[in-house]
Amino acid sequence: MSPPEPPDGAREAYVEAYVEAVLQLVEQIPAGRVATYGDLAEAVGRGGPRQVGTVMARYGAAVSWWRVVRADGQPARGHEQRAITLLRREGTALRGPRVVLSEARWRPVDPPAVRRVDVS
DNA sequence: AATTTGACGACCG
DNA sequence: TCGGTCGCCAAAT
Repeated sequence: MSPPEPPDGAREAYVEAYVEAVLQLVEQIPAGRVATYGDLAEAVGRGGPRQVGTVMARYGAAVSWWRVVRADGQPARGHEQRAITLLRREGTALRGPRVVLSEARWRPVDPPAVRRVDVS
């Protein structure tokens, strides 16, 4: 018989949570600033830059996707023109077709985090 | 179970 | 600075 509804659905929720985490971070990037795929991956703490890229490819349209760029400052592959138009509109520091990360890079705020207090 | 596939990244010549 | 190459990581074939 077909399995009723095993913990399989749990993985779905897991993936969904990941997508949410990524999109939430993107929404926090201020206009005029950007974050790299790698930065976001690190902030989420799970998966890598490519996972973030996959999320953006599928759900990015719902957020300010142009504020997520590659480690070298270039916008998402296949969306260079649109991204650059939007970035310029926001006054993001550009040098040719790429964002000047030294000026525009934005880092997610430190996790509320379990800060290990001094051991005194 | 092996291989391919990405809105990626670090390295090297 | 520009390309090519290899490594990554999870999902889809």
